[in-house]
Order: sequence, then structure tokens, then C-alpha cells
Amino acid sequence: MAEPTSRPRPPRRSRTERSADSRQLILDATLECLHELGYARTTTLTIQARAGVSRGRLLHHFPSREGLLVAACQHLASTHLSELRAWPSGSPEHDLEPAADRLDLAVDVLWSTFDQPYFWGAVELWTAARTEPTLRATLRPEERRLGIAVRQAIDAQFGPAFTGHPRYPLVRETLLTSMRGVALTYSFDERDRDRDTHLPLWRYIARLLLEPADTPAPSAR
Amino acid sequence: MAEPTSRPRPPRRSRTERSADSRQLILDATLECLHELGYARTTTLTIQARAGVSRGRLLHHFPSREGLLVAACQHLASTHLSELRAWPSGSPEHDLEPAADRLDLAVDVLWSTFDQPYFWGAVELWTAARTEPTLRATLRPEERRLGIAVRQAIDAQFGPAFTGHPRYPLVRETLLTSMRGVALTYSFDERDRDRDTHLPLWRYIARLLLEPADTPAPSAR
DNA sequence: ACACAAACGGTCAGCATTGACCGGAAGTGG
DNA sequence: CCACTTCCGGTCAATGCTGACCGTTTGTGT
Repeated sequence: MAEPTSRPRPPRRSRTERSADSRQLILDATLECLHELGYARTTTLTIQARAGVSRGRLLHHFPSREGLLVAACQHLASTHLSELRAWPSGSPEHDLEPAADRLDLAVDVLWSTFDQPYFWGAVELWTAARTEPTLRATLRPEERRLGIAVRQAIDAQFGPAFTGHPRYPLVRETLLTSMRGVALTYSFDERDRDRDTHLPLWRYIARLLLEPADTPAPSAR
Repeated sequence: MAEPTSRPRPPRRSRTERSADSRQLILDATLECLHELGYARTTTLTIQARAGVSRGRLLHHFPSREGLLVAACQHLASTHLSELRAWPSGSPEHDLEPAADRLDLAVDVLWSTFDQPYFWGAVELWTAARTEPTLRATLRPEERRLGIAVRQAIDAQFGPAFTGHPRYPLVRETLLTSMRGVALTYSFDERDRDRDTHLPLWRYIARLLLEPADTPAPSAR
């Protein structure tokens, strides 16, 4: 986590530290703007205003707007990655709970991911990357790496009791993509996420497909 | 389509017709720009250049850029709606085919929808609408109406043999949202859509969940 | 025929954004 | 202690976009 960055008195920081602070400040502000204003309105001016940084300072670290956005991609990825590691992973006592409850919990936790600023920042970057080759080139390997980490985190959430199921990859992939598709519609139709009509569907799928069975399923990823 | 400018006597090449042509030209160009350049780069200048209309002509019909984008939403919706009606609906001979083949076909047809310019134009508008209230207000009812039509078209695609299945709403909703979530990733990672790794998963889900069964499923929508 | 208003074509000012530029301050290595 | 590099503050020209504001043409009603 980063410090809220009040403006007390710079005690004695080395130059490289101050420089790193500047980058952090600017990148955080960039993602905030992306989340709150959208890609089109995320200008270098609004970023520097929100970061509380002078123009020279911003341009020194990120000479071009596109470079800044590219750096924001990486920053977003690494931030989200550290958040994933802080997930409530499968604790031992969970194994004692009923299997259905554990599945519901995993679905809920996964769904809550799509309510975070990260998701909307990512959507803005994905959308922009479609028509901007530079962004796209940066985003693609980053998202690939992230995809692996995300799936590992989901596996930890479901626990080994379910990840070993032959149909588990199918369920994981279906939940992940379906939730992304549903979450996207919240961009123009905001409603109560905890009461989304798809929530019982996802729970049902998980319960139905992950019950003890011996039918093989096609592999995913 | 219909305009308040109701002059019940259009002899030939009436002015209102030419006016409608202008609107059509401009709106088509707008959606093309949205698809090829993205929301940020879709300026009124590029639109008028692509539509081959003068600045005065564009500004006469759409005095503000935002108004133009709002009109583009409605135009996109109506266009996609007419495309949906032209779908290869369930022909009688389909009923003679094996059920599994028909399911695979329905999945393929549905998936092909997400490869069209419409989808990317919609994504651009959805993303922009998140941070622009005017767009959002227009988009929401439009997408609601469209959602109903889309589901009707999908129903026609699957045919009554499957739409009557208790788990059909679940399958339809899962396929639709999952495909949307997968298609979104193509914005930064373009690959062969016909060989997407999720395709066999979707087919498997449809076959598995729509086989004759008597277990009830939670309702969707 | 005639007045009129809609449907344009074309220009321009105002504004926002970007990135170059330069001066200065603050660490850093010698 | 002294260059010297990095970091940064502030200004500015160039550019692109929007929408107002003309003028002009051309159907349309009477």
C-alpha cells in the first residue's frame, strides 16, 4: 500500500527515492483518472493536477503521454498482482465447511473482484489498446502473465478439493469470462452487484459441475 | 428512423430525404470511426472526412459532438437489430439433425456475433458511457430493448427443442456473457477466433446442460 | 410566381492539450 | 570543495478540435 501522501516536510530522502516517489504519485494519479474520468478525459494536465505535481516534473519522468499510459499498464498489473496475493486464500478450517458453502464463497469472492477500480482501469486500457499498437504491445504480455497469476489465485480460493476435479478448468474459465462479460454491462447500467441475477447461476454451475463425477471435460488454457 | 419533421408528401428526392441521407452517411461514418479509430480519436473532423460531407452539413444535423454520439448509439442499436432479424433462424430441416450438431451450430453462430464491427462499436460506447452521463442515459434503455431482441434471436437459433429445457435460460445467459468476456480480450490479443480455446468449452456446456434432464435450475433474467 | 425556411458550404475564433525548452535547485562523485 | 548530473518548476509555441457564424443554394407551401 502507498502512503496517502500528505505534504509534511521532506526530511532527507535520496534523489532516487524522491524520483521513485514522483513516479508512484504520477502513476497512481493516472490510474485514478482512468477510473474516474475515462481514457479520453485522462489528460496529462488532469493527471499532474491530481498528483499535485508540476508540469516539468511529470514530463521529466514521462516525456510523452503514450509512454505514461504504457507505464500505467505495468503499474496496474503489478498493483493488481499484489492485491491478488493478499486474497483470503483457502484456510485449513475451510476444509471442514460444507462443499457447497465453500463453492458459494469462492464465487462471491471472485465476483467481488470485478467491482474494483482495477477492473475499470483495465477496461479503459483494453479498449484503448485495440486501436493503439503501442499500448497493445505492452498490454499483451502483461495480461498474459497476469492471467496465470489470477488463475492461481482462483485455484487457491477453491482449494485442492475442487481444483482436482476433471471439470474444474471448465468451471473456472466459464466463471471468469462470464463475470467479465457481465461486469462490463455495469458501465452503462449500474445496479446492486450483490443481487446480480447471474450470481445464483454461477453458484449453480459451480455446484452442479464440480460435484463428484468421473466424466472427463475438455481442457481449457 | 422516424423524425418529427412529418411532411406527408414526398414527391421525389425531397429535401427531407436528402436530409435523411445525410444523417445516414454521417452516422455510418461515425460508427466506422468508432470501430477503426476508437472513441478518443473519433473526432467530428475525421467523421466528416470519412462521410464526405462538409463541416456545415455535419454541424447542421448534429450541432454538438455529444449529440452525434448519442444518435450513434440509437443508430447502432437499430442497425444491429435488423441484422439480428436476418439471422439464419431455425429452419425445419434442422430438427432432423442430431441434437449435438444443432447445439454446436448455435454456439458457433452466437460466437460469430462477437467478431462484428457492431461489437467493438458497442464496447467503445459502453466504455465511454461509464464516465459520460448523457451517453449512459441514452445507452441504458437502448441496450435493455436490444438485450430482449438478442435473446429472442438466440432462442430462435437454438429452437424450441432446447428453449423448453429447464436449464436453457442458464445456458443461454452463461454463453452470452462468457462470450462477451472472452471477446473483450481480443482487443489487446488478437488471434484466430475459430480456434478459440473456449469454443469446445461452450459446446461442452451446452451439450451437458441441455441433455434431457428433470433437475430444475435457477431462473435468469 | 414568390417568399420562406430548411439544408447545406466554408471560414474562423476560442479553447484545450501536448511536448519542447530553459533556468534553477539539489544531491553526488571526484 | 567543485564540477556535474539528475530532478524539477514554469513558460511557451504548435497543433488539433469544437462550435459559432457567416453566406448560398434549393425544395416547399401558398
